[in-house]
Amino acid sequence: MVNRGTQVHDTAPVALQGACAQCALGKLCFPHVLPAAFRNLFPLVQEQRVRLGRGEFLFRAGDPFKGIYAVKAGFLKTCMPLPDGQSKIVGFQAMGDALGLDSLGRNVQATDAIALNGCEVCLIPLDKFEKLLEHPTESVHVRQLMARELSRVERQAAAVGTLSAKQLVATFLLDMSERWEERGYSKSEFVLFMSRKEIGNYLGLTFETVSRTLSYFQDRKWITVHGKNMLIGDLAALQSQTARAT
Amino acid sequence: MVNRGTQVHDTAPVALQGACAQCALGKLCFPHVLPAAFRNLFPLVQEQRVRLGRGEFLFRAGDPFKGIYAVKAGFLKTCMPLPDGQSKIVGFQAMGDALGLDSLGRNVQATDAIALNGCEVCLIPLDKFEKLLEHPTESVHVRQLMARELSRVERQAAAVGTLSAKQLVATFLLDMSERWEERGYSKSEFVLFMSRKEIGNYLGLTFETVSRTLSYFQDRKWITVHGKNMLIGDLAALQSQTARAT
DNA sequence: CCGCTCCTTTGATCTGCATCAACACCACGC
DNA sequence: GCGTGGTGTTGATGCAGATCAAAGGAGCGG
Repeated sequence: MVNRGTQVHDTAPVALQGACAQCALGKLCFPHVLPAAFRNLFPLVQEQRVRLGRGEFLFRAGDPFKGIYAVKAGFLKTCMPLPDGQSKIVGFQAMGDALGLDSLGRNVQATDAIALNGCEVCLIPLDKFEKLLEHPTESVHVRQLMARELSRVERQAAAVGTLSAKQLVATFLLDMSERWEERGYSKSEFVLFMSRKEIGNYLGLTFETVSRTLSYFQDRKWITVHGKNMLIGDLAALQSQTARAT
Repeated sequence: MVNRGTQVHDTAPVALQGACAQCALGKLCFPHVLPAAFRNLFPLVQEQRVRLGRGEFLFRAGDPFKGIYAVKAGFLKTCMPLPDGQSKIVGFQAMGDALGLDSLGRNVQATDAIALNGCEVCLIPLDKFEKLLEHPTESVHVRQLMARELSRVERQAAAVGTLSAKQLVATFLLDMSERWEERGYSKSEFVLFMSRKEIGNYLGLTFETVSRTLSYFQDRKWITVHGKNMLIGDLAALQSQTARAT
């Protein structure tokens, strides 16, 4: 939407009141989660702020469902525990993303949510959220949100089951690129906020394969990686890797 | 194979009116989709009935979103088209399941929906569905439904990315078993309403591997398969295959 | 009934990725 | 500074499952 990181620190719109009005995120908060109307109705939700350090749990699968969380700063991952004690990452959340939608209307969390680095999260308690949902517009908005997340996960499931390692990694990079762009940053230069191991877990690959594939892309000058710093040099080439080779 | 097939043909509860009252499914209709209250409010939704033959499309990805569908009889699959023209099955729907939840609030369908055999589906048009959602109870119910579907797909995505062929097929069989049981049929003797190819596509395996794995299970007397007829002889053994071997 | 096509099974071979292994790098505390 | 543990890269090897191949069965239209 915007290519200027500065916008993130613009002052909030006048309509905002209470804690939200002070929030540096301003109207960028919950871009996909809540329309402006919400923040007028419940200006104080952000009083329930949570700070997490790297590796800390926001909640665990099986925990009582307390409400919907909005990521204010930092990054998290949501993990689905598997029968054998392993656990698989089903999504990464960044600023403006919501957590807990998959547990709405149930009383326990379906996944773990773990901070990838220092991060800050706002809780919208269940009772306030439900009040919000009495307003038809907001209710529709939340359903849209869930539907979008549902088809995102469907797409992810489809990809993991069928694509090759190169296709998966290329798709992943393009996805990250898009998400940074949505938040007003460069789509060709950004930091991967997760480790190779986590990327591998998410894509159903080992970290060695992820590393090798990144090297492969780098060898062809399509990207430049230094640790977690990513520079995409040839977006089109990556896109071409997305489709199955003939 | 039918535990209590008769239940399916029980008369509908007195509360039901209109077209729904005549419906053979009775209270089994939409067990997971709509509470009884709904059928009192909109007794006529079933007038929008659709009949499909094997292989026919109920809708296609990109079609305008017309409403939520309920499966009255028969089986369908929902497929996610992939960039390379292939398409991947993301779910199977049987009697009482809903279709279209992943497109709620958006104006186009996210997936294809295709009949696996002759089947009958009821359309709940969008405007009626939205009226329904004005009632808080129903609104909550629909969110629950979406949340459940969301975590089902998350679990599926997690499984496909990590489990071995044996684990995947075992999990799949247990899943089918459970779904038949939910509908009042035997959990140990049922019909696989999809082909090996479709199972493979769903699980991210080739049909040869699916076939081999079924033979493998049959060799150890855990199951007996004749074509699509499935008899589970040792549920516990299958369950043990679900976990990663040590 | 035949002929056709699609589905299924089973065998043989191939290959992409996992696995095992060694080492470099960086960040951390001491 | 030096160790130590987590993280990343790269190489060598092995295996699960894909691919190729062949043949029997089931369903269906004519």
